[in-house]
Amino acid sequence: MKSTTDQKADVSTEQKIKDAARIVFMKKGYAATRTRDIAEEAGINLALLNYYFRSKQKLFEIIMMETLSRFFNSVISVFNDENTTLESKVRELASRYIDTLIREPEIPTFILSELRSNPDMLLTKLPVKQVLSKSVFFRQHQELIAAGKITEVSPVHFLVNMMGLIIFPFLAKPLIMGGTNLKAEEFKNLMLERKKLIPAWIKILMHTK
Amino acid sequence: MKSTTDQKADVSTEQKIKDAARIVFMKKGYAATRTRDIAEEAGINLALLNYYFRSKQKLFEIIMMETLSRFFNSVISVFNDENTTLESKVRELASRYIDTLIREPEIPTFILSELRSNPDMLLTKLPVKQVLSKSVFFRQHQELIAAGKITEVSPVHFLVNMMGLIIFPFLAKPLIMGGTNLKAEEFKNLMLERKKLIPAWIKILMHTK
DNA sequence: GTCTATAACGTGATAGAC
DNA sequence: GTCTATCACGTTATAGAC
Repeated sequence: MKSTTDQKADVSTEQKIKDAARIVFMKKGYAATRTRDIAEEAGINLALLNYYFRSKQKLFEIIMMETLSRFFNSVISVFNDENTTLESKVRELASRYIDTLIREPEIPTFILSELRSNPDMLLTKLPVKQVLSKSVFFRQHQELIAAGKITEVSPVHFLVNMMGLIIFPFLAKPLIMGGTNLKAEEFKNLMLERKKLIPAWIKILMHTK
Repeated sequence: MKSTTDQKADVSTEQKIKDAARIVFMKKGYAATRTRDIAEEAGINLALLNYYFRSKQKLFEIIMMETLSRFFNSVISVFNDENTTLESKVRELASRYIDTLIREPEIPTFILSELRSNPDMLLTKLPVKQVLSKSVFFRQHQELIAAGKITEVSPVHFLVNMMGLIIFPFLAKPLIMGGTNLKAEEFKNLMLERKKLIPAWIKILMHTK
C-alpha cells in the first residue's frame, strides 16, 4: 500500500518540518522565527531541520515560493479563463479568496511583510508581469472600455480596488478586532457577506460615469 | 537663545536616536532591526542607545506609540468634526492620508506587521473602541441610513472599504511595482488621482441600491 | 554625555554517537 | 534518520575610563 518507499503511515519527517515551518513563519515572520520554534512545532529535533534543509534561509525560501506560486497560479487560472466574463471572474476571485483567507488569514500579512525586505522575490522567480499583462482578464477589461460599456479607469486602479476589497480586511484584522466589539464568528460572517458584496460593488463602479 | 540646557544648535542626541530608530524600524521591522543599525543611522555610539533608552524594546515601544497615536489622533480629529458632512470627511481623509502615505509609504506595513505579533498594543494603550463608536463620523453614517438617504450596510464594511481603498495600494506597493511597468513617478500620480477617485467611488456606493 | 571594551546571552549550525 | 552536546557567531546590554 505504500508502493516503493514504505514510509510511516503518517506524514514524512520532511513534510512535518515544512508544515511546522509554514505555521511559524506565517505567524511570526522570518526574522522573529527561531529554528527551535519550528523544530518544537514539528515535534522533532533541531538538528533534523538542518539535516533536511541545510539552513533556515533555504527552508524559508521553499515555504515562501510554495505560498507565492500557489496563490499566483490560482489567480492566473481564473484570470485566463476564456469562457467566463470579466464580471464572473470578479465573483470567482472574491468567492475563492475570501474562503481561502478565512482558513488562512495570515497569508497576506506574511507575503507583504516579507516582500518588503525582498521586493524582487516575486519578480525574479515568477513571471508576474508578463502573465498579468497578457491575461484574458486584462484583455476583457480593455475591450469593455474600448466598447464604451464600462467606466474608463486605469487597469491598475481596477485591479488594486478589487484585490484591496478582498484582502484588506484580513490585513487589518487585528485593527478591526481591536476597534470594534466583533467576535471571531461575526468577523467571519462579515467576510462571507463580502463574497456577494464585493462583486456587486465592483459592478456598480464599473458601470457608473 | 538656547534657554537653560544650552545644547548644540542642531537636534539633541536623544532625538537623533529616535529619528534613526524610526527610519530603521519602519524599514525592517522590530525583529530584523539591529541596534547597531540604529546607532549607525543616528551617527552615534551604540552604548548611547542604551544610555538613553535602556533597551531596544523600550525604544521600539516609544516609536510605535508615537506612530500610532499620531495616526489615531489625526483620524479622530476628522471623524469628530461637527461642521462637516460625512462626504466631506471622506474627501478629507483620502486627501490627507494619501499625501501622508506618499511621503511615508512604509507606515501601513510597519503598523500591521508589528500589530500581528502584538495585537493588544492598540487596545491597551489607545481608546480606539470607545472613541470610534462615539465619533461624529459613525453617528452621521447611522443617521443617513436611518433617514433612508444612503444604502444600508454595516459600518464595518463602510469603514473597511474606505480605509482599504486609501491604504491598500501602499501595502501592495512592492507587488504593484513588481507586477507592472510603473515607474515611481507614475505610481505617485496614480495615488494622487485616488484623492479624487476614492471619495467619488464611496459616494457612488453609498447612493446605490 | 560619550566613548571603548567586553560581558552575557540567544541563535544557527554541526560533530559524532547511536 | 534521529538524537545529544556543543561550537561559533552575532547581538543586546553594561562596566568603566575619559
